Amino acid sequence: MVVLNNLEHFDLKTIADSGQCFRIFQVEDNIFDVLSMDRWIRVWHEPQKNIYVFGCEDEEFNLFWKYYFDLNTNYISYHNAIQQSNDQFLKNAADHGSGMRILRQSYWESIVSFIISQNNNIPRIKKSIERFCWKFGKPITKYGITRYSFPYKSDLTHIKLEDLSDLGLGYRDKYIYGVCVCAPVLLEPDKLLQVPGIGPKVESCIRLFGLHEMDKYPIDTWIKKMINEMYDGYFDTTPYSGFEGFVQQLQFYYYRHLKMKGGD
DNA sequence: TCCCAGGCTTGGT
DNA sequence: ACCAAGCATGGG
Repeated sequence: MVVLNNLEHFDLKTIADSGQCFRIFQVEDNIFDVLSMDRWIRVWHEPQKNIYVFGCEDEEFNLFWKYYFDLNTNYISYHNAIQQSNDQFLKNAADHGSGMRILRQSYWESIVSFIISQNNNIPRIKKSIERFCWKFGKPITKYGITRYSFPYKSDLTHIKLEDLSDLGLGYRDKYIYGVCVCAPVLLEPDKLLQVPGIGPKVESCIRLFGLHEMDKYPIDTWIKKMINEMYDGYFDTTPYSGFEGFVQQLQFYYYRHLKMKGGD
C-alpha cells in the first residue's frame, strides 16, 4: 500500500470521467480500478482527509504508477497561467476540473483505443475495449473478481478479421485488424497518419495521451461545438504553449458537464 | 423511431 | 484543396 495525502490537483473521479482513458472502473464511491496494459491497481480515496491509498507495493508505485498518473509533473504553473488569462470560460473550466491530469498511457493501448473512439460514444467505446481485452488479454484475479489485461501487439499477429466481429467495432474492425497484424515499424509516431483509420484527430489523441505530447490539442465534435459557442469560432492556443492538451481536457470536461448536466 | 456518437475514407468537383 | 456521402452499431 502507498498512502499519499494532500496530493495537489489530482482527482481520480475527474480523470475517470474526462474521457482520456477507457479502462478506469469505478467500483464504488471513492474506489477505482485502474488498468493499463497488463497492470491493475485499486485506488481508494478518502475525500474528507484528502488521502489516496494505492493498492500496490512502493516499488511498483515508484516504478510505474507514479509516472502513469503524472504525479511528477507540477500542474500549479498551468493553473497559474490560466488564472492570469482573461478567459473566464477557461478559468471556470480549470476550477471545475481542478483535479485533472493527463495520464501517461501506453502507446499501443492508445492506438487501438482511439481508433475505436472515432465517430463513437464513450459507453460503447468502453464496451468494445473491454470485449477486446476479454477476448485477447489474460485474466487477472484480485479482490475476488477477474479483469483482463490489454493484449500486447506481439500477441495479436495471427488474429483473423473475423475474430473481431463480435466486439461491436462496426466498420472500425478492419482498422483494428490492420494495426494488430502490421509490422511494428509502421506504427512509429511519424507514420501514424499513414495508417488506415488514423486521421488528424485520432493521431492527436494518440500523441497526447500515448506519448504525453502536451502541445497537442485534439479537436473533436465537442471541442468544435465549444469553440463555436464560447469563442465565436476561433480559439487561440498560443497563450498556453506547452500545455495545450491540458487546456483541451479542461474545456472538454467542463463543456460536456454543462451540456449533459452530469449525465453519462 | 430518429439522431447522434471525442472521424476517416473514398469519390466527386 | 475542398465538400458530401458512406461507413456499422449502440445508446439516449
